[in-house]
Amino acid sequence: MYRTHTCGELRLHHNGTKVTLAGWVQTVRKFGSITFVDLRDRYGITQLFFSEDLNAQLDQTPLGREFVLQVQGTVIERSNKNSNLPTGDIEINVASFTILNKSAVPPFTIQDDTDGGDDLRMKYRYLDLRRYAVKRNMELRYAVNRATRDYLHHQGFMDIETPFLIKSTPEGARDFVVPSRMNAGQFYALPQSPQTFKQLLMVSGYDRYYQIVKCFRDEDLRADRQPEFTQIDCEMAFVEQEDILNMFEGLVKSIFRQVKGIDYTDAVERMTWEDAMWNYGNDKPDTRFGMKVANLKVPATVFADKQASLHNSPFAPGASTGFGVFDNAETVVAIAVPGASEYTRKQVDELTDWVKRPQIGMQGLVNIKCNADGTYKSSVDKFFNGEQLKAIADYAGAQPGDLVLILAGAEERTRKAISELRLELGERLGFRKKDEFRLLWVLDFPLFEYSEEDNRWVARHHPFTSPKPSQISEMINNNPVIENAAEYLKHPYANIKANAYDMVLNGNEIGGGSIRIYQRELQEKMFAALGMSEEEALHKFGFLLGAFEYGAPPHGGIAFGFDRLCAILGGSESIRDFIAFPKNNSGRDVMLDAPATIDDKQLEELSIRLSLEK
RNA sequence: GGAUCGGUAGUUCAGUUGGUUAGAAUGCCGCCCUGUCACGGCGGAGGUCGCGGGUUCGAGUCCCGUCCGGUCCGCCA
Repeated sequence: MYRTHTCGELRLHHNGTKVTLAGWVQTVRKFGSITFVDLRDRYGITQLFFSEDLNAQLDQTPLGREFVLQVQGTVIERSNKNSNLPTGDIEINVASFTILNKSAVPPFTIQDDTDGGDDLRMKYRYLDLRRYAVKRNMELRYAVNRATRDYLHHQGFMDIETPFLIKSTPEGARDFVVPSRMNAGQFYALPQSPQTFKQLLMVSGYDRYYQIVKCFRDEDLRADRQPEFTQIDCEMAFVEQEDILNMFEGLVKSIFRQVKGIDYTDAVERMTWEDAMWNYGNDKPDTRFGMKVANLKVPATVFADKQASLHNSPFAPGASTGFGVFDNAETVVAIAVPGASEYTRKQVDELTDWVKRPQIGMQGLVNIKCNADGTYKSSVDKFFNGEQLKAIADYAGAQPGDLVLILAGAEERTRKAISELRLELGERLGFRKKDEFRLLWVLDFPLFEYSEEDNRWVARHHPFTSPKPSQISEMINNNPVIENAAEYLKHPYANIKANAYDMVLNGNEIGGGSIRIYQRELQEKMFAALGMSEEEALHKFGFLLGAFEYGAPPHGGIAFGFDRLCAILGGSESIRDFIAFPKNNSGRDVMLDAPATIDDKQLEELSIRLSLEK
């Protein structure tokens, strides 16, 4: 027997017990003829005491960091206890020991505050995973997995595996493809999600399906995006949007309770997409803090339902302010930063530079300082008197002591910029607390977006999403073809809202789904709107259209980004910390050094000739 | 496809205006140490300054290119 106990479980009440432990040498502390060793395994650290008697043997077979060591000995009470360790009241008085395996000197220290950089840790990920800091993340991931399965199982969901080797469809992200040896010149694609399979399962009558499943997208990466990632993929039949929202806020609340011990009793806030964009400039707003966007000026072509509210703006639509930057801009938006009126020139200049960075792309930043004494000081004093500044500040909801920041420019870019600025200041002011969790449903997304690049409609969510029931006839009765880009905002399709919903947690999209189309006629209309000919639609999705002929039930579902959810619950920005063997920014596995070339024989078997120059 | 930051000892980093033999901490090796737990003390080894080219009397430092890594924009139905 290699061990009788783990390195995490022995306590004072084991005093006197003869034990055998096995683990890795964390540190060796030698004091002349006695030696202390911290022995580590997955469960904890136990101190070993090597008395004078073992001195000669230790000199002959010295212990190094990360040696795999087995010891026999007796649990004894420590004379100097260590309150930092759960096992700190005891130590093992070692009687004999065996080195099960030696170790090279590790390239970085196996400690929570390791000295190793990211790159090195990824190269030696098997060592990095020994660190408790990483192990805790793996444990959290497993806890989320278990909580998910518990909840869905109790709700009658069935885990059904779907294939990984499927067919490429150009709609959506780029596919990873796999050549077929037996079918020369043909390729499988790896699924971007099991979308069509779960819909077919609904047709088959498995009315509550789920899967915690790998998905693959061949797109550029980010700290929160990996080429292979895991989704909690769910689908239900005989449901409306309301049923889905209730079922899956239940899931997330259940995960909160089971994993974090948080009772999220509040109703999950719901917000339309239009409200989210109007008030936060963002379709996944962080609702942990306010600083809502004030819309001073907005073009007449967008936010149809909001235009009336612009009459309250100090900038009446069409009127001139005398300040060219505002008059010439499509959109002028502002936020009031609480307590920031004391910002120095340097701090304001720094914020100006921040919005001028290419990633934000603004020309400048206008500010109004709302002094505590009720006066106003602005970077555009030349163009506005005190009364006008007060009107703007009031419209932005500013209090004395606040700083109003104003951006002006093209609608889309400016709205995105004010959103980024809001998040950045929220971060700097400490409003985005890692241990505070705010859930939000964003509803009523547009069904279509116009793609100038392809001069056609594209599905904002995916082509299986149904429109709001009241708008189905509007969709079926209109010709989707658009002649030129300028017309698209006026086309009836621009106003069709999807029966779709995103779940947002602290400003991160953690899940998204929709009620699906289940009638063939509507699905065909959707494909046509996306520029697919009938033949093309049949070739790509004939199996789905066929299935809809045989009694497809009304259905809908949702998919959660499992890695991202774990990262947020773990208080991290990066999902890599929550994946055992992640890929780097370039999609490489630096440990395996993958991807890699394959040899000519393999290429020949696959009937593939490379066009690369060597 | 683009922006930006970084690459110097095993590791994490410093290195001023271009100027003597490129430093610190930690790790590693050796000696000492009977209660440490970030043990301590003394000593030692350890460098193609990512790579290539250029400017210069002289380059870790300046310029050009390139490779690698981080973050972001585009992209991600």
